[in-house]
Amino acid sequence: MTETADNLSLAFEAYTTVRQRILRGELPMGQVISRRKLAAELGMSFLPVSEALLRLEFEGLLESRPRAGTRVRIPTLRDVQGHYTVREALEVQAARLFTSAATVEERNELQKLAARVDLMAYQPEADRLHYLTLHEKLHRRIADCARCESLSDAIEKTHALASTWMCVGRSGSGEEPKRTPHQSLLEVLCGADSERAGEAMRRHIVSSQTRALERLQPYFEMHKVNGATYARSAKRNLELAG
Amino acid sequence: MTETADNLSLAFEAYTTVRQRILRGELPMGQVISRRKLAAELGMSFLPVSEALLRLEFEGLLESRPRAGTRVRIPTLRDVQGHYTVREALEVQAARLFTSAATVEERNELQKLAARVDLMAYQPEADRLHYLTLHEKLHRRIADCARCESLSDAIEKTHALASTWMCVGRSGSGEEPKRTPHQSLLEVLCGADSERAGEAMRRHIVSSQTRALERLQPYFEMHKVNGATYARSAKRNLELAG
DNA sequence: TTCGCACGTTTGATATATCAGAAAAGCCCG
DNA sequence: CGGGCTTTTCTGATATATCAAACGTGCGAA
Repeated sequence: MTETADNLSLAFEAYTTVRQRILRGELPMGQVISRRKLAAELGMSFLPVSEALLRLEFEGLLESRPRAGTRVRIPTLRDVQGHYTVREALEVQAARLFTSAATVEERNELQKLAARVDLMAYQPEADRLHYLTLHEKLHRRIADCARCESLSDAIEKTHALASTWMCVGRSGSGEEPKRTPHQSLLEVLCGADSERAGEAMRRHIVSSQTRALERLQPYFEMHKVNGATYARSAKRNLELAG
Repeated sequence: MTETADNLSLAFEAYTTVRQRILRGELPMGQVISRRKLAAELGMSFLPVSEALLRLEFEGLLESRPRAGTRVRIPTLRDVQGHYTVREALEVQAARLFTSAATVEERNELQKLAARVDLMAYQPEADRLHYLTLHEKLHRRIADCARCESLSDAIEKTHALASTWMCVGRSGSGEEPKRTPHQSLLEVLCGADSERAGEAMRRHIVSSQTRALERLQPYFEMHKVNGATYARSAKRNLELAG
């Protein structure tokens, strides 16, 4: 992980690094990020680091207050609801376009991918990150097949934001109402009816939202506690770690 | 327009100023912006200016190349198509939510507003900016009534981007297939059927896209000519002004 | 103990300076 | 008059320094 090459710019390097750490769950929600320490670690001034963090803040992965600090965003209930509303809008559109734009090869590819995702949902939690990655890839490929780069980009940003939240532990209650949700979703998407495809995707996103809200509920309390102040010491951030 | 107060931060002041100039059409597409001159004009260092331009670039209003320059974005054909695809997704969602979330007062208010917008479409082109403002307000209010701040924000950013493009002259061919498009749109939205509302909005956006593509066609050529290099002198930028 | 307040530390915001790359202008040669 | 080259100017990228505000700590009073 030393500097292999001056990729494009220092700011971009810092952006990529921090983004990856957040998506991998190395930086949990609420984690405070010090621009100066990060700059020292990456061997650069804190100016490119600031630009990188600013960009991540635009994308919704970080939040900061003028002279208080910068931390990985802790979503509120309304944040999550809003996120899923936007995501529903975008992915329903992608599903509609998919029915008319996807090639035969792509339809076959994605049906296989959906089967893999559904299968992995029942595996032990060993490689949770792997599951999330594959699940995200499925949705991204659906968007790609819609042949609209802007839409793909918007969906990718949306997913990146959600990835932050998904790294929190899933409650092990372990009952799944639908056995193969993604497979049946793709089945409808590969049909010719864009209306039905959109509705199927809508239901898929809504059920995903329901699960996310359950899982994130403890963090909404955390926002009330830690929301106002940016704790620099590690004490407060351990309140929910146990 | 002198500095009335240190609103929030210098960067925010610069952001607001430049954004307003773009939306008002004072900075046409392809116009190169000098950070240092702008900083001098606003009485600040170019660091907050850079932050502001970065944000505007992120929102899609500007484009820049590392050491070449920054200019008001010149969209490609695919940019505009993609923009309208995303916009369709978001506004259809807003329309669906509107049917179940809007209050009676809001429905009445927006129907009146729609009537005003449709009426103004036939006025002489005297106050074109005013029409655009009012039209945008109508769509924003529809999103607001969906009771989802994230969705409203996303739609607002989308509209800001489109505003840049709308400042180019409308071809005076002057035939309107629908006489009162917004009024009939609101009529459906105020009904109880979210499906029909979504579809009505979808058609509305699609027809809007068609008109935008026609109007922007000459600028797609401009992108081929001016796309590679950032002309600092004013010569090249006048190619399409006549 | 608990609350409140002062003080040192850390933070983001901003200013200034420097650097390498891109564009423009001048220049030479045909 | 025109095409290639150098030089100059301008641009964004980055480094360093400074400042006011927010945080954390500890002391002291109730």
